[in-house]
Formats: sequence, C-alpha cells, structure tokens
Amino acid sequence: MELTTAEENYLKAIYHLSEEGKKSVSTNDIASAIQTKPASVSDMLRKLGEKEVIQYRKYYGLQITPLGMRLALQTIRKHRLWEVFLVDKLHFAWDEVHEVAEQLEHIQSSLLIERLDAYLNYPKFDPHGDPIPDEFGDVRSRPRIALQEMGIDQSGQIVAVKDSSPAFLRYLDKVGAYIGARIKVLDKVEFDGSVEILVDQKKTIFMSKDVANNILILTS
Amino acid sequence: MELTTAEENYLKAIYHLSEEGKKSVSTNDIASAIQTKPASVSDMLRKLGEKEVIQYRKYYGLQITPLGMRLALQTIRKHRLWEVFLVDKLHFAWDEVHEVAEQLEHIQSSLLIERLDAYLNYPKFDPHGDPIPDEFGDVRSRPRIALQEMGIDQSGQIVAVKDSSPAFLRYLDKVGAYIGARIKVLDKVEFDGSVEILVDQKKTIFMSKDVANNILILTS
DNA sequence: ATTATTTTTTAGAATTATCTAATTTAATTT
DNA sequence: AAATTAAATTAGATAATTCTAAAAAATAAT
Repeated sequence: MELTTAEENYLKAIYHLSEEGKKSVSTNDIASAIQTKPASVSDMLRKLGEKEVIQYRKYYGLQITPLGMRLALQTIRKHRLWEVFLVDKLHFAWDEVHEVAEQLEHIQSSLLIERLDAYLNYPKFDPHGDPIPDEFGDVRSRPRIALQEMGIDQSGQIVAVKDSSPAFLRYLDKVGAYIGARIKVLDKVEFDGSVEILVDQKKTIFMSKDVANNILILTS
Repeated sequence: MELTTAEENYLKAIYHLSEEGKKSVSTNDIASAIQTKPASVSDMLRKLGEKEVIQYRKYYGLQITPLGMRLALQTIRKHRLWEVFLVDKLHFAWDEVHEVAEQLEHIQSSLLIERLDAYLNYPKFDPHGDPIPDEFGDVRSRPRIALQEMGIDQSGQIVAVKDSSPAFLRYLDKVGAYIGARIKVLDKVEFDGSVEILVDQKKTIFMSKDVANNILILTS
C-alpha cells in the first residue's frame, strides 16, 4: 500500500493528535495542525477512509486502524532517524532539523532506512528525546512527566521536549537545558506556577509555567 | 526562482541531452529520456519557456538559458553528492544508488547540501566517475575517451561510465572493471570491434564493442 | 424544544502533471 | 512542387491537492 506525501502528512498529524490524549480528533484540529482548511481535511479523511488507514464516519470522527498506525509509525521512524543524522553527522542545531526532516521522511526506500539506522548505530531517541520506533513500529518510551509536575527537591534528567519550535529550542539552548541535562527543582512559585531549578549542578534558573510544561523529565 | 520536482527532472534531462553533443534536443528525445509522452513534453517546454530556464520556439527547438544551466547543474550536484553519500557512507553498491538519489536530489535546503558536501570531504567525482559541479555550477572534468577508441598497447585508468543501468554496472563489477581500475589494451578485433584488455595487471578479459563504448578512460 | 452557534461536509473552481486522440507543422521523397 | 511521412503541438480528459463559499449536521444556549 502506497500513500502519497500529502496522505502521509495527514496520517502522521492524526497519529500525533491521537497520542496527545484527545479521545476524538476533530477536523479543525487536523486542519490547524497541518496548516490547511477544514474543507481540505474532510476530503482527505474520505480518501484515507477508503484506503482503510482510518475508520471514518462523517460528522462523528475517526479512528486510526492498525494498518494506519503501522504506516504512521513508519513515517515517524524515518523522520526521527533523519533528524539524528542531521544533528549527529551534519552538525545541524536541534532547532534546524525539522523542516528538512519533513522532506526527507517521504523518501521511499526501505533499504535506505535500514542502512541509515545501522549507520547511526540504531539510535533509540531523536535529538528532541522522542523515541524512534523500530522497523515493526514498536516504541520503547521511557516513563516521564512534565517538569511542571515535579515536586520541590525532586530531581531528574531532561529526556524530551513537547514543543519543537525553533524559538523554544533556542531558548533552551541559551539556558543550558539540553536533552540529557540533569536538573533539580529548588522551588515552585504558587502565584504564577513558575519553577526555580538547578541545571547540571551549577546554574540556577527561573522557568515560567509554559516552559516547564513543555519539558519532559525522567525522574530519579 | 523555484522549480517543481517535475520541472527539475525535465531540465536535468534537457541538460544531459544537450551535453551529449546533440545540437538540437528533440521533443521525442526528452520524452524517451524521461519516460513520458511527447505531448507532456510539449506542455512542459511551454512552461519552462515561460519560466525562462529555456528559450523555446514551437516546432523549432530549444536552448538552455544561463539560468536554466545553473539550476540544472544545481540538481546534478545534489544528485551526485547523494550518490557519494549512499556508496561511501551507507555502503550501497554503485548500481543501487540511482533511484534513491533521484528522490534525494529534490530535497530543498541549501544548508543541507553545504553540510553534506563538507561531510563527504568535498568529493570531485561521483561513484560512476562523473564530475560533481561546485556550488557555482563549475565542473572540472578530466579529458577522457571511450575505451573503444584506444589503440593497441595504450593504457589508462577507468574514470567513468556512460551507461549507469544496474545490469551494466553489475557486469563491470563481475569483471573487476570498477572506477579507478588501471587497464591496458592488448588487442582489438577488427571483425566485431571487441577489445582484449588487461585489468589491474592481472586479469585479461574480452569486451564487446558495446561495453567498450560505455567505459571512459583517462589515458596515461 | 427552538434557536443560535459551531463544526463539518459538499459543491464548484483552480493548479499541476499526466494521458489519448486529433491536428498542425516540418522534413522527406518522388 | 506535390504528396507522403514523421515530429510536434493542441484539445479535451483524468487524477491529486487545494481553495472559497454554501449547505448540512451536531452542539450549545436560552
């Protein structure tokens, strides 16, 4: 079964939105995620339904099928492997990779992906800390919580970010909050929800609620 | 100026056909090079003419403009750099790279190509011996002749192949006639145009006229 | 329970790239 | 030079993706 680039992008967006806890993914959600109009989404949902990668009932919503899930994970696997390549080998900054990986993920060649995976030494996580599915779509993700949800004196390691926008990633670079950094919550301000944290045992910074909500921690 | 993938492919084909010595590139030539119908070519030529990458006069033929030349060479540069990547880093065989490079060449990111070039250590030739244009489109090609045109006792080095079909490349692999191999012409059979050559000072093989015509030699 | 609002879908049109069939132009032959 | 053949182009269709505007369905508000 072959999907077009557009179909792959829709399916990926649907998969991500489904994962985000939302029980039902709406046409509008997809439209805004993919930067298009709801009318275009309706059309595409019909097509994806015909190809049986989603189960679609007009006006009622949709559900990814096992087939759709497998295909979405394949695309995500490719995207994340390319991100590792761009950062590890071509020395891209982690906020520069998304756009290019968005194109590279649509290259069709299973041999290419196998070889790339081996060349990168079978990485398990991409530069943003997101897990890379294996060739069967299996994901081994670490249990993790938002920095915002940690208690005072609790410590852990930054393992991923929810928001991957360049602006956010550059901010994290500036304060030294890269993936792998060890942090400890020193204080939480009830008034505005901001947190005071110690980064890598040397730097104390304040972080707003919005930022802390987008950083995922593996507690220890 | 932005070209679509299809436009890039047409322009590349036109460039290659122009280089092959043909003074005028015909609609049919392009159609068969690109595996499509002459009608589609006519349509596309009109469009490429409007975008001023070729100068096009209906029924009379076309000529690449300097702009078109620059864009074609950019695409060729990308294609050949990716081929080097696939062979050198991902250990593809030289007959497996074309299809994948055909897709990769359309990825849009000048940063990516700069970085890839540096990562590969600024290669000057692709795995088939074809020169890689620099970022300005300049090509430094070596003077070379077809093996078929060499005289008896003349020797040299295989630097490129004209035909890049997997079947041909696999045959060359089998007889040890890879790029860089040193060869010497021992005899030429007038009857069928075949040649007897010594490969790397150890192996004597017979080669048909058709094969010898598709191997390019840097004489010494 | 009607009405109003929001969400979703359809209808119709535009764009890109392709095709087949028909026509037009150029080249070749006698 | 006229007729034939070959090459190139146009006309008209199809498929994929997108859009705007209009219609339909579901949800929320009174």
